[in-house]
Amino acid sequence: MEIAKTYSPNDAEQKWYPYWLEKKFFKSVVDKSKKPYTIVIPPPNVTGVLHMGHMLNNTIQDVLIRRARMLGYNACWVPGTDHASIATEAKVVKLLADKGVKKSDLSREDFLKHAWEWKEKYGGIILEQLKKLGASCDWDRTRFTMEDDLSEAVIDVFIDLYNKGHIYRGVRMVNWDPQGLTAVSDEEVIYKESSSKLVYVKYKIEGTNDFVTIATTRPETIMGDTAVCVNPTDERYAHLKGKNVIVPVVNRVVPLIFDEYVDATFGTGALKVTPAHDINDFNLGQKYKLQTIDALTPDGKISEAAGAYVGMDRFACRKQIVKDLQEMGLVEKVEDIKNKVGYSERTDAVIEPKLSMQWFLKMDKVSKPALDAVLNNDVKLIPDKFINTYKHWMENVHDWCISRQLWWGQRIPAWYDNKGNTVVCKTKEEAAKLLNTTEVKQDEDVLDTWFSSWLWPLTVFDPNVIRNGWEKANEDLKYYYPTSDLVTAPEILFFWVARMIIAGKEYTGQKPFTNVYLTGIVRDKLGRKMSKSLGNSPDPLDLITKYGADGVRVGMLLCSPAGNDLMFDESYCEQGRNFANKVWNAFRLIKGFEVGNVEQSEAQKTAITWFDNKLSEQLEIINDHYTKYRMSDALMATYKLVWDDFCAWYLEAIKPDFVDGKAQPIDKATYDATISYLESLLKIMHPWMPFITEEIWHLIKERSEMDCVIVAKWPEVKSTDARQLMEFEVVKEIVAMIRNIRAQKQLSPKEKLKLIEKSDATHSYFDKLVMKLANLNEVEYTKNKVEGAFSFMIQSTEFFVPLSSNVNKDEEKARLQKELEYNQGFLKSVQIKLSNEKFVANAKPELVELEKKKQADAEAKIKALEAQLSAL
RNA sequence: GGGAGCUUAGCUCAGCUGGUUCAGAGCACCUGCCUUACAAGCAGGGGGUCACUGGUUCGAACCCAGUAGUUCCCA
Repeated sequence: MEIAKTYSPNDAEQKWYPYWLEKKFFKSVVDKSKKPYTIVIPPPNVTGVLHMGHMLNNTIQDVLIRRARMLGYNACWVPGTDHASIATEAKVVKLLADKGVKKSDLSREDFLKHAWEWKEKYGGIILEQLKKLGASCDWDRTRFTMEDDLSEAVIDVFIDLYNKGHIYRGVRMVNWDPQGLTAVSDEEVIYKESSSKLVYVKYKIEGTNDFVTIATTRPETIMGDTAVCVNPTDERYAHLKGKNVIVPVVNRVVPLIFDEYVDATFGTGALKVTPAHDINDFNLGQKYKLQTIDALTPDGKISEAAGAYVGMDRFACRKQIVKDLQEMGLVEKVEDIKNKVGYSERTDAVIEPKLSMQWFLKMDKVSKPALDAVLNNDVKLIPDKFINTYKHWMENVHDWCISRQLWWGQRIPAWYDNKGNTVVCKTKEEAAKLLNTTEVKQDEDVLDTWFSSWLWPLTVFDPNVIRNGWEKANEDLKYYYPTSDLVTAPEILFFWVARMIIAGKEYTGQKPFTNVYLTGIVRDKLGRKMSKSLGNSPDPLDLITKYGADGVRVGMLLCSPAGNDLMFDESYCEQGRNFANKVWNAFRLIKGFEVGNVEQSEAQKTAITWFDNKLSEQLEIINDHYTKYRMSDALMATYKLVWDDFCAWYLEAIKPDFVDGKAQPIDKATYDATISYLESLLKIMHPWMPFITEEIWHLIKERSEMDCVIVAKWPEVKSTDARQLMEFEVVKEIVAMIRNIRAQKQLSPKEKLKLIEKSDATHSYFDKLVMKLANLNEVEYTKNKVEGAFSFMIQSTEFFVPLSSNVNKDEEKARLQKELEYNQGFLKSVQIKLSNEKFVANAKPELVELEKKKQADAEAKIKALEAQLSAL
């Protein structure tokens, strides 16, 4: 069979993914004889397409789940999508707008029909894309947060928490998105540095001709001013106690109040107070019982209540009012300043602090168990540096505004009659009964998306658990919950991870997961966040086409330290692709071996013993990296085991020679050992590179249909012989020295050389191995110095390589001198240590012993070097 | 403004309990090779004041304090 010289990944990807699906290898059902290993996917936004962040996140999950499967766990990875209310609603609104349909022209029911249509059409895209990456999710378990039963659970939770007194309705200052026409959470506001104008406006003091000058970046809210506030310690204003000032434009008389809150050093030290449009002003308003005038409409225009500029856009008004004030002579000056302005994450509109009636969840009580869970390590954050951040947030948590002025999402189960009574219950019928009228209206708002996704690890298994209670949870939930690992981004540590822990504790008394692996943000190599608008993000699917899914997976994880951002560059994928090709070619070599009736050579025997140990040693290290979630370390150790140890050393040592241009056959024992090592390595590589490993697994030999590497047993660690491993390091050193001489003397690697070791021994069991690897025709032992040969030292043993060309004495001298100096320096540092009484007294005894041995070795080596030098 | 983290080779990062001359890895780079598995490769090589300044210690990349730069979180 002819095997291509270069590996082409696409065929394997198209062959094996469907095969795995067909054989139901991803599927997990409750099996109490096995331990479960569970991951729930952070459900991607149903409107989304795969980006590099998903790529990273899901590759890590797939690596973990594949390895768990091979370790014999009942591995279950639950996929699904999130309805992402504001993001999806915005997309649907835009789509309709493109068709000339305004949302306001549609009924709620009609709009939702469009939204569902849209979801059915595009909602599965991202999951299909995950398959391209190799994600081994149990697709039969795919869930969507707005499915009927999942939604019902959300409503159940609302009702339950309301009945427990944790949910209330009230007027609060919220982050209002004037474009999305909804409140958004603090977490959905992005603060960006902007250039603004700080306008100094003069407010007349009532009954005088004097003015107080305030500084504001928001002059369009002047019509909503109901006070001016200064710091009581500010002597500039002390004489104005008890006075009123007159708000320009609307000529409203408002009090001058004194409060510590005002920063006397900012602007003029006088602050205009607009309780309806700033959270701090709102607090002042509460404290001093100020009037509240809402000067803006929900869509960001000047309202009737403002009394001027009615209907004008807020930004247009900002310009206009400054112009008008200037004409009135009330503007003292205008300064350019930099300040932070909040933007809506979803619509990018400038957020408007706005007073509105919203639903809130009280966080103080429910969050306590979730804080404890992390602090007492019941839930582990990886890396643990996030514990601090988590603690800080949980201890200063604000009540959670859970209502959103949208249609796409779970509608709040609160009902009102005409008299202002409210009940919370599931159906209209119940409400009618409770309110004792048929005139009931349901709350128009839906719940924050996170109010549904915080139930995700529960409801994907048992949507009825809220209603039935943990005791009556179904078999799935009892078996798979708490889940094992959650892999997500630190950005959503609070609004998702923390809240899942809260919900988990509240409804099951248990944590939702044991480990939270926090990935970093994928940035470009300049350190910029990847984003559509910058256009600096490669399309993951293009990358897969170009480098293969395995190549991209390896590339992503090579540069992804836990919890740190990763500076992604395509060259990593190239490295991944090259690695796959290397593996492919190692396989080609092995596949080309012809087993014949020949003796196993000494070199082969030694190589096998060594690699047996090496494999075990490295596997232990790799396992250890996994347990500590050091993913890129585990990958790098795997990479080096395969490339360096297996390909560069083992295969070179055992591959048969060519005689007269023909490869010699290989003996059965060596061949079998090699195949078995290759199989072990395929298993170890599988989580990282699922496709190529499955491909080669099946090309090695005919296998039964269920014999696949994806379900193969993860190799066992055996005890290792440290001496064997050490001795092979000596072999490597000798070989490297000889190769070095070849490189220096420009000798062909084909030319056979002779090696002489100065030693009392007559042979070593690894002579043959050295001969094979360094291409020698002879290894000789001598008790005497060899004249006119190139020499080198390993530890304190001298080696000689006689060559036809003459040794350059000066070069040789210089080289020896350099080595001598190094060793003298080394000896000196050891001697300093040993002559230090405090060191000998304080250091551990074994350490002192070690230093003594170092001293002896160095002395021996120096002696030998000096002898060599003088011989020259 | 408050808090947390980071700073080690050109780049991305390891360095765990302070103890081999401990300064590492991968990539990139330089030199020589198309040596019948692999040029997506092989062999060899160069490269760092461990941000800076002090301190603790017999001994510091590692512990402490301060400074600078940088990132993130909160306000």
